[in-house]
Amino acid sequence: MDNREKLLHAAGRIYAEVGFRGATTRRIADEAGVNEVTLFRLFGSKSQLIAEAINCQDPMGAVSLPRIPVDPWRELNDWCAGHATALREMRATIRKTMADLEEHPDMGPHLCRGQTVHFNELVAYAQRLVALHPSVRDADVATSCSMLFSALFGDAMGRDIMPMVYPQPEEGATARYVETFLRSIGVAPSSASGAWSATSSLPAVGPA
Amino acid sequence: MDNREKLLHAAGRIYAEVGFRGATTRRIADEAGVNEVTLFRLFGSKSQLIAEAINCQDPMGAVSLPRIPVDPWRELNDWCAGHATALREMRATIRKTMADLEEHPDMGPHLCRGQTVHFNELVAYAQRLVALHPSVRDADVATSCSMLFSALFGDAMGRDIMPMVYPQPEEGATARYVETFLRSIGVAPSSASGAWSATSSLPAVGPA
DNA sequence: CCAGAACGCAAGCAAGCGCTTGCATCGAAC
DNA sequence: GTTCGATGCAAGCGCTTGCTTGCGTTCTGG
Repeated sequence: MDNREKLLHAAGRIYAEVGFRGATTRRIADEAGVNEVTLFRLFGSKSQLIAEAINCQDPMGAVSLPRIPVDPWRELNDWCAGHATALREMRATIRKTMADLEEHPDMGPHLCRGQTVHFNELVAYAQRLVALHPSVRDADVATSCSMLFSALFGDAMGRDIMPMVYPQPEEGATARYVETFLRSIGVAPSSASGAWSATSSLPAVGPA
Repeated sequence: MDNREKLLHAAGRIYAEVGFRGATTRRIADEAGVNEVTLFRLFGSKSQLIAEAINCQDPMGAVSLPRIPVDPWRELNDWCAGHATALREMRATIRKTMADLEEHPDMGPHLCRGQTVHFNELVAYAQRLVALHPSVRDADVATSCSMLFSALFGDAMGRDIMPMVYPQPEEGATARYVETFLRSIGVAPSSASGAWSATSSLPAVGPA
């Protein structure tokens, strides 16, 4: 790993910890095991280093939804679990980026674009799902997807500071989000209209 | 307004703008029209000033839910609209506080506690609502409330930076969240089980 | 063998930081 | 009328900030 990469990794870690103002060039250089002068020789300024460090981060894991829904509950659950894990792992970076966004607008778009792409994948899947479900008529698919997305986001961002607001225990939260989501678009396994290979109404939530 | 109040207000404004590290004592004193020395004489340190400035902010408006649901759609809509407005007005402060939380843990709890209280009010209302609705059996009320809450939070925090993820237009978003929420707990106006004085399925969303 | 790029090191610069000191001013209380 | 608490003002303390300069070392390609 050359000095560029070392500095980018260190900058990403320290930025996630203390934000833009807290991430001093001396500290980044120390953590990277590189001389501070080299930092400026390679990146020109602190702003460019950090912008590059943020923008090179892969915002999401490799989870994806199939084109044709087969087992919606399982597929959505896997997708949401992957998304939630990715959000939790990037929690610190996301928090700092949202706070620094007004002062450094060139730092956030990469993260947001990744989120939007991911969201569109969910909407497309859900639309195919309700299309396959003739009895569903008046669902607001886009809003349901938005709420599911916000639930995962809020959970990842807020559970550590106000746990009472989110479903307990943490391990079962994703499943409950998906269940509630399916119910809101009228495709719940427990709904009156016949469902897929739906499992029981609250699967494997663990001890409350 | 005495110097204490002037400093508290200035500190709150500047903190919302640039966070803890960016809010320098010189800038706060200037914006308050007070000498910097007076700041230290009154508050002792920058940390105490800002902690007091954050903790004295009223986190929520005066909206509240009635004990007995009468017109759930209207009551929830009013409550959510008020909550959303309050969140949007405090958006900058909330973002900065979430980012600074790990370094200054004594600064966030006040905001979080206000949110939790508000959330509990929603849960209690929703539980009375489904209790009044005998045909509803297998709703996950807590999770539905959590998702509604997260939807309002995510909308207030994220719409300005990734608008595609949230329902359009902004003015109609709250109504759609409430509709979807009611549908997820099985009390939708368009549900098969008879509803209250429910209005049409998508009331007054405005031009799409 | 040697030019040149990449890098480390020591030092420093101007600016800003939180915070303190010393002193003059001023209005109210006794 | 005098004391006293609250405030402003000028100056400065020690430290950190982003960033630069100058120079010596190491390695590599021709």
